Amino acid sequence: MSDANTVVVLDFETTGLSPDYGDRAIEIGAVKINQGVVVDRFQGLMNPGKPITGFIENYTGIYNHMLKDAPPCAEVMQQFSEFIGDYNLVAHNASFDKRFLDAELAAISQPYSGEFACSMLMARRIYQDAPNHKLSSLIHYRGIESQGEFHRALYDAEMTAKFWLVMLADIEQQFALPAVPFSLIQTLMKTPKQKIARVIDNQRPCYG
DNA sequence: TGCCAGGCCCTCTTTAGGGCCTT
Repeated sequence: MSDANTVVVLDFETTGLSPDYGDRAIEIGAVKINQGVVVDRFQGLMNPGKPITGFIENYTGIYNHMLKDAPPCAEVMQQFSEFIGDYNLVAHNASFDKRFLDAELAAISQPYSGEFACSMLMARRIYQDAPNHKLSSLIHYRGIESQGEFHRALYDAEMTAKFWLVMLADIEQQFALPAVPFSLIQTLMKTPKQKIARVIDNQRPCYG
């Protein structure tokens, strides 16, 4: 069921960068957040039907022997489709994860209706002084505790979720907002950096 | 087998090019 107060933060590990060139998902990790609290988690390795490269093994810590007996992408993605339902979605560099979500769900003819928000596009606007906008760098920049073991799907989804909540809290504090609705996030993602403050001011509810 | 992308955003821009970010 759709719920404006719930988002699913997700992260894919994949065989490469482009589903249009045959790359497939090998792991999906996600956390469901309701009103700032993690209420559910999803993690699944999946067999992409072909060996992964040594680069991907080293990058993710996921090895071919781990995928050999994993269920196929269709089975895991069917379960994940039920997990995300119609909830809105968040990912770091969401254009990447959206391409794989679209491709894997299209392969099993499963639509979804949630809207994507991108923590990277938001961070580029809110944290303009950060050294860069990689997920690991932003976690360090905002002083969020981590084990430094990035590049597994559920871990990255957990860290993205923590960062997302910190960023929303920072926006609320910086701009004196009682809350940051998803609709405002979508507007801000398309707003030039220089106009962020003005747009938020215009969205602030009137009191009295 | 081995090959590979795409959207955002800045600037030495807009009739373009290149860095960032994701695996």
